[in-house]
Amino acid sequence: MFDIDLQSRVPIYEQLYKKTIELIIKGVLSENDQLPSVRALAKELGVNPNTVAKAYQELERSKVIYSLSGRGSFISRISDMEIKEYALIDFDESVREALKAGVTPDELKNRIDAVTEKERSAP
Amino acid sequence: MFDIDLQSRVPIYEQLYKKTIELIIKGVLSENDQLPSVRALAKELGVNPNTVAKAYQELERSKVIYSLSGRGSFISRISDMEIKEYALIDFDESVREALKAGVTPDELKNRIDAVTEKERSAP
Amino acid sequence: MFDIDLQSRVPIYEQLYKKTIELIIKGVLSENDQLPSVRALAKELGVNPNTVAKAYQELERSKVIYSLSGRGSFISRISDMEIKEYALIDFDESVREALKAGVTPDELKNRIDAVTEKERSAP
Amino acid sequence: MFDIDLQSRVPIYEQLYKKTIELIIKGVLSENDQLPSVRALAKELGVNPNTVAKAYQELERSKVIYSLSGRGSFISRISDMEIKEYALIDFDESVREALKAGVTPDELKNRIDAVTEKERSAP
DNA sequence: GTGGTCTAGACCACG
DNA sequence: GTGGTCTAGACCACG
Repeated sequence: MFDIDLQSRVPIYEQLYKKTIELIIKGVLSENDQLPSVRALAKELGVNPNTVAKAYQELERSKVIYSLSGRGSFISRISDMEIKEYALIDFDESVREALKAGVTPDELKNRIDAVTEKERSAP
Repeated sequence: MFDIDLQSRVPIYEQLYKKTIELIIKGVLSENDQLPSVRALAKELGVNPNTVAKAYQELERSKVIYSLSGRGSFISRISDMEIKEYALIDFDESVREALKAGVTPDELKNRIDAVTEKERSAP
Repeated sequence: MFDIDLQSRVPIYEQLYKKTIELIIKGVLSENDQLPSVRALAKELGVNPNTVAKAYQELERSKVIYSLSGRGSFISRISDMEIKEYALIDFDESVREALKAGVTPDELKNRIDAVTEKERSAP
Repeated sequence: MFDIDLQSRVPIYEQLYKKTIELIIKGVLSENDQLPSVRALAKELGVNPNTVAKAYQELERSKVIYSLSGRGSFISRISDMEIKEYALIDFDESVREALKAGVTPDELKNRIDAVTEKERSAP
């Protein structure tokens, strides 16, 4: 479920952070669902417990999860818009870069369709 | 010209790398233009020559610039298509991220129009 | 193991790069074997950690090794063909040079037999 | 005639050195032929006179050329074997590397034919 | 502990 | 003057 890439240059804790949000969006994780414990997940993934703990802390800071002391971590109620905001900040930036590079808005729109198509067939 | 953000978590050499490509895109730097020498740019930016040298080496490896020994570094001939490719790689990635976050392709297209509009008025 | 020649005009980081590939070819280093840490190898060789780091970065860029953040650097899976390719690029170049120098293909072939014979007796 | 590649990482003086020997082998330059003056060649190639001078010095040190003070530089009588020796030292080394990489002598011989063929069609 | 980035500076080959 | 290599060391993020 939380498959991560240890060889990636993206920090593991960041991958876990994004993966969790992705699982919520996909409906795999829902409001009030309990997350695996730090130690359990760390063991399963073969990573340092501190790394998992850091991801959970970041998720809690962003109000994506909440934790009850001694009981564990749970998915918060989170509006879709909040999640989307994150992705869109990066998106806007990449649009700006592409416009600067001389790509036209229409080319970008075609590109969206191409990527959407590709993701649908091989997600 | 090569304004960089020393506070950023993005490595200075990487900022210089991207900045150079951006300057080419904007037409500020053209084919065969000479870049400032490693030492001159380092002094101007207040960073270590090694840091600038690293950026130049990466740019040369990517064929964005070439250097003539003992003479300096110069902008290579880069096709517009190659320049666009640079920008589109980032764009595609951000599209993928947005789709994962549950943003629909149509929302992204609207977003492109919004950003385009904003850039046109305040570039 | 990683014996290098500090007097050589060949940069140390390049010697380390080639040496690593040579150790893989000889079977001394195999897939997933861990390399000594940057600091440990630097100390052992009496060179600066930055120099070793540069060699490792080049090796990683060439996919000869991979690194797991916070854990260290490891030998990638490289096919025998890939290893041979490395050696043959140099070989082709030396053949071209020899042809330019007026050596005939037959002379080169005889030379191969001579070297092979010599290596067999004193490897 | 002395076409060189300014962008190459091979020093210009070394390219000139090799080029001169190549021209002798091809018969373009023969015993007692006069070489262009340092200044003339430097101007023609658009390089620093010091660079040409260095190449000539190296050629003289290797007895490939001789110079008469005030008159210029001339091609020496040089045996083919002397020239070949240079190339063969590199060749032997590359053969050793290839053997270490597990390439068989027969594969190397086939490779020689392939390179010879390619050079013949596009030198 | 591990690699990544950076500084301040030196020395060198090449031109 | 120009870039390439290297040292000696610091600080940092990640794990």
